Amino acid sequence: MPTLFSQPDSSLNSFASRLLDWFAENGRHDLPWQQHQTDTPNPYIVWLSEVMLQQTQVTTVLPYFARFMESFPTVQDLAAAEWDLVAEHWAGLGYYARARNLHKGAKQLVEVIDETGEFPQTLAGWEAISGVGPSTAGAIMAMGLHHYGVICDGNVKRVLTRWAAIDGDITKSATTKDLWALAERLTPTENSGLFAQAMMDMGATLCTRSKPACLLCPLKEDCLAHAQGRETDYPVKAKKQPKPSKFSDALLIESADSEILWLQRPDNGIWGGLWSLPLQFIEKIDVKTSSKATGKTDAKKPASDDKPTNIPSDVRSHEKVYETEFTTAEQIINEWLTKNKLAAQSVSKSLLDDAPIKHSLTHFHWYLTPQKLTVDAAQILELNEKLAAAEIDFKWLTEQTAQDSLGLPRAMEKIIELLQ
DNA sequence: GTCCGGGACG
DNA sequence: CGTCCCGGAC
Repeated sequence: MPTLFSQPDSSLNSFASRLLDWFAENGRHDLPWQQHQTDTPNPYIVWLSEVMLQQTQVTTVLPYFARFMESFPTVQDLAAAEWDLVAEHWAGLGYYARARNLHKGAKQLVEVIDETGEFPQTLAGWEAISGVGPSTAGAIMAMGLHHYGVICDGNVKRVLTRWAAIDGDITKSATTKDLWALAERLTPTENSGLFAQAMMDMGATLCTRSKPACLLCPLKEDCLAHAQGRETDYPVKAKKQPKPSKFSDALLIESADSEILWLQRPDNGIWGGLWSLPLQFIEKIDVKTSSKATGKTDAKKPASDDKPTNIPSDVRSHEKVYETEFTTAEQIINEWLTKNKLAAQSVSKSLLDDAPIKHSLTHFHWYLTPQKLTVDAAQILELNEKLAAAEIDFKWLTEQTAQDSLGLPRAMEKIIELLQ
């Protein structure tokens, strides 16, 4: 029977003990969510930390984790909390769907506990919790319950593609399947939690993306990438598309007593569930068709026609495309501004002409220009009525109060910082 | 400045 | 398979 793996059985069989020996001697054992030194691990701690660590580095997570544990020491506390409080705790960590799923997941977990008296005890039970996928579920099984569990996250994939010289694109499902099979083959039935922690620690501290410390690695003897001096050729990944640029005005609609209008964003889409200034989309420019996609001058130029060609040209109007960039609340505000012939003043123009705030998201760059607009009491009343009628969540708060009490994305923090 | 990594979900 | 965010590496 041919082996599924590029490594011989002897290497596959000794992998775990070499890694565990290294971890015992040189690994990190002082992270606040580590549960391997206790006989009675706390699944809540592991679940919370794993969700936070899903796409964020340890050093970034540390202060957020501490604050969550202080405010929500148990899953019941988290489940009972108001969403806005959870959002405020998560603000700045990014990928806000994680926070919404975490909050939803806490409620689901409390339901399970109320029914069974304990946290889910199976892989399927954990995967049924919002925000918990295969790798997080495996991590919780292994480290949060000390049951058997396998992980195959980014760290593991980097270690394994190097060690076994796996040339497949790791974004493809076939390669993912191979990597999971290899991770399962290597994970020991006893101590799978220690093994999972060791793999993640090794990936994070030794087998790093750019300058792996191969001399210190317990797997260097049979690492196939190391043998060829090709460590940094792995993992193989398809090249990314260049990001298009988008431009928006961020409206500071201000009352006489310096209170500003803030809107809660819809759950789906960018910054879902967090609070933001009203944004007015200006233009978008595809970097592939524009040599310079930076600066205000370019923002005023018409965007290239990158819309699908199967749509009739009369429907492919400029207007149509850019209205889709507004939330409902922003459309209401935009219509109201137009009706009242109110024009915003660029705050940053004199101060910072060609450097409005730049914020990079997953698949586009966003250039934000703060625009100030003062409204009187009657106008505020009218605007409030329109927003309330559409069941929009909004608040009038000073910049300082907003910063202290709302979950704001980093881009909003940048704007406030700029104005101070 | 630009590039890059990263897990889950619809 | 596209969408979601930010910080750290370079």
